[in-house]
Amino acid sequence: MEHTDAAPPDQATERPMKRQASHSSATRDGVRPDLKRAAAADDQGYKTHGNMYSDGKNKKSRQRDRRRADNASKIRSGDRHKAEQVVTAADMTNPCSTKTGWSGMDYKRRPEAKQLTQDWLDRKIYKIMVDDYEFTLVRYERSPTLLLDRNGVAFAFRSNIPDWMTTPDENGRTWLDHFEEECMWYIDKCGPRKDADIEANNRGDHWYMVVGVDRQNKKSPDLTSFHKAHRQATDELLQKPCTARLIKFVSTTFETRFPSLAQRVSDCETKLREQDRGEHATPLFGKFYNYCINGPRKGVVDGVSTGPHVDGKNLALMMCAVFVWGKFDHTEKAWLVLWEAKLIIELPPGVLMYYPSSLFTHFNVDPSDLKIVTTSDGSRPTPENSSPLKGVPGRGSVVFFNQATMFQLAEKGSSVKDARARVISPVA
DNA sequence: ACCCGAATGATAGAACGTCT
DNA sequence: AGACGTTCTATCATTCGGGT
Repeated sequence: MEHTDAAPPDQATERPMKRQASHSSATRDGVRPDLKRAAAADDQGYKTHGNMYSDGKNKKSRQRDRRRADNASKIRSGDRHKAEQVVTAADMTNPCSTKTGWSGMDYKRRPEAKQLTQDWLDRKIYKIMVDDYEFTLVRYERSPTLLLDRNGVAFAFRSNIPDWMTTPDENGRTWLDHFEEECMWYIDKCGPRKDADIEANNRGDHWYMVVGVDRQNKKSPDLTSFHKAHRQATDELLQKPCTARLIKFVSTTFETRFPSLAQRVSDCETKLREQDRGEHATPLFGKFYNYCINGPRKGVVDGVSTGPHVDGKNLALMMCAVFVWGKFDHTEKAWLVLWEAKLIIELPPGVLMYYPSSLFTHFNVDPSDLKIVTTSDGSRPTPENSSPLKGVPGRGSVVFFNQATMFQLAEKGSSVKDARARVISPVA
């Protein structure tokens, strides 16, 4: 219930810090919240970027921490990386969540689902959105973008592309090139997915996987079966420099832009530890429990382009983060639609997009479809010239997300089922 | 002809959300 | 509170493809 509050995501989850700063040094007034958070994170044993270096406690590491904190506060105040703000049709006071508020409303229950999927398959949807529904196009203009709902509530964020991703090294190759290689290495190492697994993915027919911890229909959190089946490859992937750097970047950006949502993840870990569930309490991907690579399938799907869907199992008032990699014409291909917000968002490789994926029907769409559909000779899109099954060649993505069941367990202390049983039978 | 492991298929079960 | 549908996991039997 408490999560269905008609409040901005950043406030809806705001709750008193469980742990009062117990050390006298931390009780001073005027301590920046970000520093307090860092201290709390340290107390909880997180492997934050900060304490990796501050273990040594030398002067340099302190300077590094301070610079990082200064940078974060400047970003927050708008002195650096100021975000352009876009007001949209979204309404966060009335989000498409389930009644309990934990997760998102299933795609199949959404009124337009059937027609939408059909129009997407027919490649008519772009024209419909632009011409009939007056969707807003959000082009990439090299600055960060903050998306506000109709009430001014921030509900999504698109980063700019940081220089370190695109600066060529001595061989003329960039971080983005190397990251792509790491993803392709992993896809190759794990091998092709079974047809049944591809079939089961309602997002598209590209290669995908989910690693990390979940509790879907399990009593206790555990690694996903894919993670267990490809443990070594996954361990190796997480050691790779570009993947490791992205995980840090995604998490620190999340903490900077959505501090109280990041805090809710930290609280989740703390509570799971208090419940003696320490084994899988720590998110393996910074502030995210799950990580997913979407990529091509050799000879079958050339690149990733997802059809209309909702990630309903994810925590409703939480962000998932999509990172786009690969090489394709991002001005014409694979823009991201947030249906209920009436947005079509350009996502070049290197940007990071945060949004609540359980609340918004989302999918990729090609602005170039406009040309196909409006050809004067009356030619129709055909499977030959426009099969969505082939996807967008050269495009891949990586998704960070948090599933509702982990937070149910942490915040209620048990599964929803057990919690109900306890409330209803106080007699015994 | 025989054996073994991998892939595939069938079935049961758990958890959650929804409806009555 | 109970029935039902959906989604995902676990388990076991069967089939398939090599290899000896």
